[in-house]
Amino acid sequence: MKIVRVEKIIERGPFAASQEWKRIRRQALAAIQAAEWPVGSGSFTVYPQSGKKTGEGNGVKPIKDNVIKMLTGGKPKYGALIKQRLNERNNTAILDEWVSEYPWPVGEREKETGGSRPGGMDAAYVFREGLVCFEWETGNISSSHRSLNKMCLGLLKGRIKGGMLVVPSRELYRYLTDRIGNIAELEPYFDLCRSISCEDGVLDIIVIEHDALSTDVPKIPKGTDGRAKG
Amino acid sequence: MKIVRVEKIIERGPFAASQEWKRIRRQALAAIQAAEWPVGSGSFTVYPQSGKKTGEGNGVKPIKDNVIKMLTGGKPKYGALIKQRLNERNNTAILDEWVSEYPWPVGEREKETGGSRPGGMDAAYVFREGLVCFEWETGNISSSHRSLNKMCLGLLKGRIKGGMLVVPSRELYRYLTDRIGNIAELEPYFDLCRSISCEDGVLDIIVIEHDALSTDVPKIPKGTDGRAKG
DNA sequence: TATGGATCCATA
DNA sequence: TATGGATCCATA
Repeated sequence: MKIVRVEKIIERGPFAASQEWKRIRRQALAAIQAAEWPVGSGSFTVYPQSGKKTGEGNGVKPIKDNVIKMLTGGKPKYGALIKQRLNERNNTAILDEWVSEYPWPVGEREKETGGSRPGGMDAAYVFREGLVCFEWETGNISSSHRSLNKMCLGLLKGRIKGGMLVVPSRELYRYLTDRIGNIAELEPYFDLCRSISCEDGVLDIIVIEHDALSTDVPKIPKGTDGRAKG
Repeated sequence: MKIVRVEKIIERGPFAASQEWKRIRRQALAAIQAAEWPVGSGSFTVYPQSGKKTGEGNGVKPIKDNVIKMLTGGKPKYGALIKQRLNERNNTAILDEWVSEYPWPVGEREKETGGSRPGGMDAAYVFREGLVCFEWETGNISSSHRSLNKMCLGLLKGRIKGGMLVVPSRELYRYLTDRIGNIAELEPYFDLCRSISCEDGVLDIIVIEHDALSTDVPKIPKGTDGRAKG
């Protein structure tokens, strides 16, 4: 898969200048670039049919799953990983590594019940100084706003050191489910993100695109969510 | 309809202290409080069925339409209004009044085609010093994030003087379409809004709730009623 | 085509 | 129940 643009919305302070961040970003970009369709083909080829009508075009879910797997080395999700390490050798520290479904340290309400915190970052890099959050945005464009807000809030409150949001280019968007997050519609809000008070942190928007178009590949399957009849 | 809370997220500078703003807010709150279900009943009564499953509970669209009509006095939408006044007496000024579907002065991309700017504020109060934007949020909670971002961007860029966002309480949310915008899920982000750089402007979140529950009233129709996909 | 929805899904 | 998502809709 092609990365057509990396928009560095926020790049401030020591962390932005650190080798650690450069390495984390390099790892993330590499995992994205390794994404394939069809899986195993060595390239990302999309069936060129508009995704705006029922059952037509390409779904979005399968694209993401393999990238997260690539990034985390196929490890269990955060919750399961914690348990596994406790069992194995009484060493629960998750450090200097990527993990999926890391619980968000901001943006959730306090539960009266003290309940769990469902949902998490698609992936996070955990290191001594903090967290870098990685979100592969495959929801509605409005969902990308929430994602961006979460990262900005995390930076504002100092709960994360960095955020990376992956969104389709407007070209790729054409072939995916209608109203998926895309760079064109997010761009006007970059100034809003830039205006937040944060002296040490980074925020990248990473724009992805297919390598090629071909009617010889299968369409990426859609699910039965939303208004789909299934 | 009950207003259970008015959260004054941003209240800064001369405009926040002005009589004009107080009057504008009073008008908006009055229009909201006048909302009825069933229409004409003098109260807002909801059929107490969870809206989380297909075809069950209450839709959200009809609630909003009457409030906007109340606020704008049933005038045509912005585009049609401009044309009407041109025809009538060559006086196109829209001033010191509420109008629906006012085009957003931020957040849209420049169209290469110079094309139109579809979509608009649900309503806007237009006055000499600027605009107050009124959004009655009935979309997905993620859509509320976009709405909030739009208002914050408008305030940041000085394109609007005020924003008002209407959202259901968590109590009312239970009976509406699944995942509708609601106060509980927006609240953690208030700090983010507060942090924007704006020296003269206001931002209110208005929380609404039904007056009563009763199985004697019809459910508020969902959008797929009478459609092929319903 | 472009934009703001409106609705239901999957999973913890 | 709670949350992030995925899918199609209505209208300009």
